Amino acid sequence: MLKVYNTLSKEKEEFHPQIEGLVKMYVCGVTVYDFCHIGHARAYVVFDVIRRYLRYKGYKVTYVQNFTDVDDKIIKRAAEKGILPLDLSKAMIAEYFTDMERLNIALADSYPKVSEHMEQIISFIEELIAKGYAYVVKGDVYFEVRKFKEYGRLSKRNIEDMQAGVRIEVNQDKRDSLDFSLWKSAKLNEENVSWDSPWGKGRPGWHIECSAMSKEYLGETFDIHGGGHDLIFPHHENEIAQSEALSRNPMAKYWVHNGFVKTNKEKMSKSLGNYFTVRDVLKDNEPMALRLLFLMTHYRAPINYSIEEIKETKVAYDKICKALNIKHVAESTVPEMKIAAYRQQFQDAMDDDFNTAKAVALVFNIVHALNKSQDKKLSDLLQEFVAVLGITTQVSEQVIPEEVETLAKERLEAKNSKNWALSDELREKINDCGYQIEDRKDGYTLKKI
RNA sequence: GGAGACGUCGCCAAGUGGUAAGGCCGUGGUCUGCAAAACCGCUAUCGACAGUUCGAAUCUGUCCGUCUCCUCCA
Repeated sequence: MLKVYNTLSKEKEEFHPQIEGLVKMYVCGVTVYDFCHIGHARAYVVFDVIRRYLRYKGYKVTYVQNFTDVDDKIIKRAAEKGILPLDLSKAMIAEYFTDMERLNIALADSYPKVSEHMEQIISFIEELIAKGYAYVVKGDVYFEVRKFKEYGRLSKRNIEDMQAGVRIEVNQDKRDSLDFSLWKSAKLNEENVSWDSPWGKGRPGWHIECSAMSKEYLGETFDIHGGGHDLIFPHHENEIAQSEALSRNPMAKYWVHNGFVKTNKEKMSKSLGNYFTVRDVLKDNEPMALRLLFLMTHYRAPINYSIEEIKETKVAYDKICKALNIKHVAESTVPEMKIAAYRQQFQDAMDDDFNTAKAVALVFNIVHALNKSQDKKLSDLLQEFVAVLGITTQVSEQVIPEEVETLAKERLEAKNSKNWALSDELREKINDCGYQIEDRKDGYTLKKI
């Protein structure tokens, strides 16, 4: 029985999708004004694994992830670069896909963008106004938080507490400082990112896009709504307010939030400037090492990222690959019972709120058993689990430079003629080239250090 | 100030009542011409204190330490 931790109840709940056999999930995507950092990468790896596991369990999964391509920061960054905001976001979306593909994150079923859903967003806002949940002031539209009685249910805070801690500048136009924007009127120099609306030219506030687009693609109620921990408040709280004010139905059954990636024990974020981009990290690290690094920690716990950490994980990753590269000479002797037991353990781990850390531990147990037995069934099983975790094992671009290959061949000759001195000398040279040679019965293997 | 999370081997990290998974590192050995890889071993009583219990890393309380949200943020 799969159990999922629901932020809404703060408990692990048995997972039952609305429609038997079909899981509808919506994951908040990135605001595309810059390259993704590894905090983003973690979020999408997490939800990618959740999706893969649900499929493994036999569910059909509809996965929707948006792109926020209309936003203050995009406008600002584009202005700095002297390009159009939508050109910037378009370029960054392409970069997003480049990064995620390297991490083996499967494509979503759809990637709705704000700029392409103005109609839905505008009519959503109109309905909110009609029902008395929103009001218009000078071309801006605000959601009136106090009208939605359940406000604060997700983030577990009450309106009065929030009032006390308000530090944001008071906006005179709002009826209440907690009210948030549904529609922002166009300011000077924003012609390029403005759309016509009943309230004049402008653009949507941040939260409304997810309410409007999730409804469009998944309906009023869907199963899993995911995102980073930092989205719980205000983003998801506000989404709930908007969506449920209209539909009077739960927006999502399960609210799932992943923990942060930190550096030096601080949250990694664009505003703090303490982040590593996916690109930079993958420049000299194996993508699957990063993926494995994420999966070795439970998705809700924070991860403190460091260079040392990923280097260590690379060693662990290589271990998995090596085990899978074993040539199976022996007949399989592992009983089906044993295989079934492993499979059960794997599912028990994943059923427990997607405990990938536990699942990965099992993977290493199998690696160990496989190294000992060289059993085909174990190899297949390992392959099966690794696929659910989305870890690919064909090592990327293992092109051995010709000179290294030549040195290795010379060394093999020296070795065969028992010229140990020359053999060791050549091994040194190979090391200097950044490769390591491992002897095998039938020759050798070369590995990039 | 309000809300919440965490503190497990040198490092990373599972485990939420029955006696400590896994990875990295280190280390002894087997194998090897020597290495590497692999294999066989070794390495923790769970932040502190008090309590509940036959029994606690796991529950309660206090304290110490770290972090997050309350503002854009995966």
